[in-house]
Amino acid sequence: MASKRVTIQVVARAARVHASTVSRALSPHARQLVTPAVADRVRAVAGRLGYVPDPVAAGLRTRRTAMIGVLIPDLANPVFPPILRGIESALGETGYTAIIANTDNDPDRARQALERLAARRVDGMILATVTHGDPLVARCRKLGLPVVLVNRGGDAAGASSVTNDDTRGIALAVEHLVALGHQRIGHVAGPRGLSTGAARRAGFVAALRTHGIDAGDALIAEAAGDALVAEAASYSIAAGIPAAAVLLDRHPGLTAIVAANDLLALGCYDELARRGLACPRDVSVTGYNDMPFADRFAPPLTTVRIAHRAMGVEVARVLLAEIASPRARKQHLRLEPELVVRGSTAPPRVMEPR
Amino acid sequence: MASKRVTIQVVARAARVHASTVSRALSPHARQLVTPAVADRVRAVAGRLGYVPDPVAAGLRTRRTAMIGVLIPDLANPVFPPILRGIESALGETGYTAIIANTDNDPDRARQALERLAARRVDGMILATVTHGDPLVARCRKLGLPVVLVNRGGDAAGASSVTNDDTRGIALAVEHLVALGHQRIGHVAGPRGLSTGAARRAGFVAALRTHGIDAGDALIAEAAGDALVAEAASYSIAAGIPAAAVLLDRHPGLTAIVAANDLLALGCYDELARRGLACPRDVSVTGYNDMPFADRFAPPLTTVRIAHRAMGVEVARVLLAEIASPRARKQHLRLEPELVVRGSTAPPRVMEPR
DNA sequence: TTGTAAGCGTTATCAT
DNA sequence: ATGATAACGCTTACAA
Repeated sequence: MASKRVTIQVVARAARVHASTVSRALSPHARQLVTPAVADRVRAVAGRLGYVPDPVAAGLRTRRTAMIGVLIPDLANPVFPPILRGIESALGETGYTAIIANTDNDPDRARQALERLAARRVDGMILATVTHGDPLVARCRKLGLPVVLVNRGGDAAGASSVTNDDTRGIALAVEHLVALGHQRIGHVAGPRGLSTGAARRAGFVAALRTHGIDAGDALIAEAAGDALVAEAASYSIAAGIPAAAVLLDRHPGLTAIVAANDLLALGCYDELARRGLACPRDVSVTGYNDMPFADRFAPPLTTVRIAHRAMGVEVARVLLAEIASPRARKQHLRLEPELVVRGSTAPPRVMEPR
Repeated sequence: MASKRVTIQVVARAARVHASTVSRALSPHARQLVTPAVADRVRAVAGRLGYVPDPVAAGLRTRRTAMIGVLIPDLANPVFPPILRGIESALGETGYTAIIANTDNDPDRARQALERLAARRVDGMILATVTHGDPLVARCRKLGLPVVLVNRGGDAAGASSVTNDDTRGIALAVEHLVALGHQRIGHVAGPRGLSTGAARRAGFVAALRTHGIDAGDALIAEAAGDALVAEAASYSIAAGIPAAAVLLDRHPGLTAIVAANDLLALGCYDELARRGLACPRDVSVTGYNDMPFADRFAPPLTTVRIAHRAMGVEVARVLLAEIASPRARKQHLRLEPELVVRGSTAPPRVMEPR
């Protein structure tokens, strides 16, 4: 009862042509090589029989699988799902399928995942995990695997990338705070090893300078680095807490903190609460990403919104373009971020005489 | 310079054996068919040459791809990432790879994704999307594709499932509220078409009865159904708002709402706020899922925690078992939920004389 | 225990 | 324009 599998051979027999003709008739690429009448007949027969092309067999022959590997550092970080949806949506239209792998921020797992995906012959890779000097990009190149970076830019070397304009985004946050009247502003930076961490940090310093505030390094606390954090160096709430603590210890007069991402901002919330400080009354806090539910936090988080979905769409497009013409010049798309003002920022408290 | 691809043939020549021997030596399954000495030699050579098996070729031959398809209704719902991580973690150990597809709660997209994955010859499917009477399960069976349901149980027909004990979970929430002194408790139910919606609704009624409270249907408002909601029937904040509104309109004396999931609870928050009612002072609210960041909401959400990651691990195990022995009896794992008390529940406000 | 050979379903190259 | 044929890399009866 289990009906025989409908292969190209079966269709060929039913349509009274040779298998190769069926292949041609069904391939958008080679359809022009076949008489329209025959092509139509074949396609009709294929449809009637319910023929479904076998990507595995085709892949073996062509070395192309129509699969794209996607490396995500942490699926639980709400930033990534929208990116993935963008990717899927852009890929879906073209018949490509995304294979998503979580790396849990672990370079070994990332490496391993990459090898697995490469073994499965993905046609290209999208990396959302890249750290500074990451070997993954080099590995992809060595494997001859087209690769595009998203969200984090890496060293911009060798691979195209789709990111947001971190400098601009941080500038938006700083401008907002300055406009509110803040002068003593600190920064909880992301890991130096991540392009976003480095870029936002630099953007922060530059923005302060623009406004005539010279922070020096003193007003920056890293969320990573042995000196400050026992946790793994990462964009996480846990890493944000001690960083905020350092900042507040060093600078009791601080009235605002620009966090390098939303999770770090939540860490700031926690540390402020621990010290009995109210946000935004005592200290304003800004985040970065505008992750889902950021508007639900207490207080709702003022943050910099990234067009996550658009980033996903673009990265997929760039990758597909690169697969189509591997020799093309590398592109570096940079999307404009946008400030979203909510409840975590307010004018600084009037300075009390001590 | 591009080094020749290392195939099984290359290894065979280098090891001075036949390709089939290499295949056997490298296959954990058939290694015993080959002399240990030869096996070791082959493995050594393979390692030295950097041989990487080609799953595409193997898949063509064996009709197994070591890939598992996973259908997720909405990746942006924070409930699913932990499930996925559980799945990946359990699969990873066994060499299987998960292919995740988002369906955006769209049956057509789900159907389409399933066909695509089936065409790619996945060895099995995990469905987190199943609705009541869903054709997907039947389709899998017809395709001869092992399938296991997770999170939502479907009709329990035909497919194994890994879910949480909805009845118990809702009972926990109700018990908690009753213990606080609540008597007039409403329920914002999930879509009837989803097993969780139906089960939690039934659980709610049963729990009330246990405590001697007879709700009748009157105290239940659905988050779906034409009568109440203009939005798509779904577990979403938007769907929760009008449902809460109905409940509050009908029963001004209500002191607590049990929402069928956390997003619906957020919808309740919104509607309460709109009416100038404070949570939990005026109305207590409970959620379901304990999604990430539920502790960050204002107020922090009292909810029923599901072991999401464990569900992922289990569903993967069950599926692998089913792939190994397709004739085995269907299993229905039900994990114990746990109540997490936070700030959205409190004793009911003392009744004011009117 | 190992070698032989066929075949998984497709596509690319060649010949007609 | 279509047909024949080989090959992609691997596994598995079957033979030796």
